[in-house]
Amino acid sequence: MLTNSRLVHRPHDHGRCIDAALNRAQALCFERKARMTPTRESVLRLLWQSHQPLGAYQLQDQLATLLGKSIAPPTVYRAIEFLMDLGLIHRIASLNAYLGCPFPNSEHSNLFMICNDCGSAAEVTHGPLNDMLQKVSCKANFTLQSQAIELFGLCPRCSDTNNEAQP
Amino acid sequence: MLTNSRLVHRPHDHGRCIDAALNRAQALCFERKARMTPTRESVLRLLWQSHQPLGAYQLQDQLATLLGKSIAPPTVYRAIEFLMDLGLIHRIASLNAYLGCPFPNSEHSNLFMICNDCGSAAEVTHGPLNDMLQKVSCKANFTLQSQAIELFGLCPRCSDTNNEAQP
DNA sequence: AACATTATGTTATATTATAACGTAACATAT
DNA sequence: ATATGTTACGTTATAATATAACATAATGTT
Repeated sequence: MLTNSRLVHRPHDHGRCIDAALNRAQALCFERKARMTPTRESVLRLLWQSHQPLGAYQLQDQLATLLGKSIAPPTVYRAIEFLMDLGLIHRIASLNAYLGCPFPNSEHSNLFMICNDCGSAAEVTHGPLNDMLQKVSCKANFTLQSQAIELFGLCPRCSDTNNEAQP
Repeated sequence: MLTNSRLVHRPHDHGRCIDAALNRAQALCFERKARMTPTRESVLRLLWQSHQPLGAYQLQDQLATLLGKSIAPPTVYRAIEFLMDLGLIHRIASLNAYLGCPFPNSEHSNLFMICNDCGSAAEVTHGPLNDMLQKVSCKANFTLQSQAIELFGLCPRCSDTNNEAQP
């Protein structure tokens, strides 16, 4: 099971998270002959500042602050589109929000575990689960092309807190 | 595996689909002491007219036509909320669209198979899949509370068509 | 340098969803 | 049957999310 769950839910050197993500992005851009412009890099960086998904207009605000000038929605959405096309970020449909992808090189199951309490989101790739989805699809004569799997609940940290709060 | 996939993707007496859904809804309302008003019934009926999810503003148009008067968004969204609370319809987040639920009494896995070609959506409940999601969650120390699983691809009908089109 | 391509700026607007407040319908108890 | 509380609906305005269309600027290539 490939997941960034531990990193998401435990204290860690998050600067390295971000750096690693930016390095992966640079490499991918080089490979694909795509340009990692300042705007795009800023958006990616912002989406990696925390492990919580950000909405487009939150991004707009933060980007405006970061770049010290006003930014219009299309600028944000263009950067989002670019990063999504490269698989560097994902959209979480139930939240209308976007999130840095921790393993842009792997095949994605696009499964997210989203905490109802703290809002953090971890991504998981799980072979057997994908196999089962494929099997269920086959059984229904459905040709599976892509998937969005969003699980809601309590992350490890918030689960603990809530249990401790019990009598 | 509990699914309405066959009904969705094959010709059938759809009038009976709708009637059955409305009857289930009536029964559920009686049980819950909730009121199935004309507006709510109309919205439910519209969502059952086809097996394709409808957006709120498509619903608004059709509802206005059906009732012969203009309808404001809040009216539509209120009906949607009511029907969702009873589990009679579901929201498909990736589409911002709503769909009648074929088995409102069962526990939901909320798994949808959505056709990229014709737009139809079938709902599936699959025990083993739910078990696996639960297991994966446990493994990650995640307390699963709800889920949205949306599969995109080609429905049986459109799969066939596309295959026949091959050389 | 000229040209083509790609990225960004700018304005306007489409689409989806909700807040806030007033009125009408219904349910129940007296 | 009427008063009262509750639930549903009407209405207006606006918030939140996303894109279209066209102009300008930066970059890459020859």
